[in-house]
Amino acid sequence: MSEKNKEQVIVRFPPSPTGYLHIGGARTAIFNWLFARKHGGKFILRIEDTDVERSTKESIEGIIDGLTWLGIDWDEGPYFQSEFAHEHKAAAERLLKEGKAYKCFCTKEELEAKRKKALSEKRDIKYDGTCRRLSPEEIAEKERQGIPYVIRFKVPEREGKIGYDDKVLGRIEKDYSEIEDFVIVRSNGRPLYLLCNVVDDIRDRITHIIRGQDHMTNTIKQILLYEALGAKPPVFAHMPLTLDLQKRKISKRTHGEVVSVQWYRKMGFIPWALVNYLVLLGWNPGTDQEIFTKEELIQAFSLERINKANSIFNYRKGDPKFFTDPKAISINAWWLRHLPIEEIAEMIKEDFKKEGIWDEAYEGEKREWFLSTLDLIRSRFHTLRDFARLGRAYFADDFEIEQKALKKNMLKHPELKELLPRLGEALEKVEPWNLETTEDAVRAFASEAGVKPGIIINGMRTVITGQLKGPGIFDVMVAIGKERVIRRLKDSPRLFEGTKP
RNA sequence: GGUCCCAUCGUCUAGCGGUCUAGGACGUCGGCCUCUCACGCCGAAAACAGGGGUUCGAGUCCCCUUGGGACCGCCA
Repeated sequence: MSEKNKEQVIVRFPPSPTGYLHIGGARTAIFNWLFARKHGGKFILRIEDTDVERSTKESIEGIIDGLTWLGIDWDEGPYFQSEFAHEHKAAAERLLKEGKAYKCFCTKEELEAKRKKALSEKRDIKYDGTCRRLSPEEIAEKERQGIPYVIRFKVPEREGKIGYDDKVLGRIEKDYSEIEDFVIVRSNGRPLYLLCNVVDDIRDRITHIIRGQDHMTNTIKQILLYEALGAKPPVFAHMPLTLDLQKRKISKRTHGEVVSVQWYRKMGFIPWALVNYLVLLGWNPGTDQEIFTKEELIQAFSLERINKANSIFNYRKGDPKFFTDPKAISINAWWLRHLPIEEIAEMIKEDFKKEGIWDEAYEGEKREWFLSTLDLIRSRFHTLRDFARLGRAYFADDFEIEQKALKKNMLKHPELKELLPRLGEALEKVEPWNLETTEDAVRAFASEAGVKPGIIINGMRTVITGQLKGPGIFDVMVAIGKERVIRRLKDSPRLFEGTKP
């Protein structure tokens, strides 16, 4: 910030721990985090666990784990809203004492009936203020009878409108007369989100609230609370929502794992690639740049460039080719082939162990070979998982032979049953084993045998890697090594077994 | 139903009155490269929701219609 005495930026991410971190929540966290980093401010993680019935420990761990994986770091917290219950209660008491709130003895049943009636009469479903007009005597009487009550905020009786300037949406205003006296404390004495949230934000000195547009209608009420509690409201920025192709809010319940951050980890996403994709949903830098390093993104970010319109998470359930939004995959694939190969190696280590193909030597004497092999095969992969699956033949001998490859490159050319083992023998003489010598040997063999090199090469690829596609065959031969190549070639006739010659 | 928000290619978006015969990206299709596939490169199809204004001039400003979304809980 340019001015010295400008207040420090403090933002927060306040998830309620009732499920796993989903990509919409992660996106909110990312925007807040970027804003804090951009302005040298603070990013606070605050777990809003006041809904005791639905909050779980696993969820809290999942959220923390997800953010950590994404590389979203916070400067304070995690704080737990439940630990500040006394402050929330004190605030409610204070409002009550100052006449800015009142006890409401209406029962849930009465209110429900009124709501239904209002709906059928096509009127606004607003609290009618019955208890606001209670006399002190009536209140005392009801209290004496022990009738349970909630505490409602008393919306000031003022003419005109109250409003605020939303950093994304612009000026938002609402008529005082249209705001209902909302509940701030339950009949069991526990304060509600609207109040807790404001009390916490005041205590944490939050300067900017960046959240989803689904909170927009709460904002006016919260500003009223700030005013009643004698605090200056923060700056608000309401980000567009992320919807599915049917324009419904994305949720784990209807969309499954594809909306959970953890799942992307499981599917082999590079954490930063997911951040990169998510930030582009509803924001752009005003230039054509779409791929950002962390530093570039922090530099480029601004609230002003957040979009007003909701964006769609382009995911088709059951699409065989795209297991999530194609753009997310393409960004992941981009990072997969541009990140330093050492970083990729680090990221796939666990998966290699899980797949039983990890070798400690990959961090020792085979490191150079390991890195160059990863580098060789990365360009056609989309996720980190692909290395241990599609790339298995480079690291182990027990790899699958793709049926398609077998049919197209082997069975169609029965002569390969005899040629490939012979080629294997011929290759034994090749020394040294490099790009030139292997190519010379293979081409010479093909021309001697009177077969097009392509047929030999594609057959080799099938036998050596099990796949239809892959890097140039001579690169493959060098990467896999003389001994293994020859063994696989000699062993190839078995692939013809059970088929007609 | 009420209140509020929103509206450019299939999707993410650029566009802040003339430079828009509307640009980029993903995806799709075609081509080059080539031992295959990918990468890379080249190219194509693909959008201003509709109608009124304002203006010399509107994707850009205003209004209406339509469409979509959010909220309307003693959930957060």
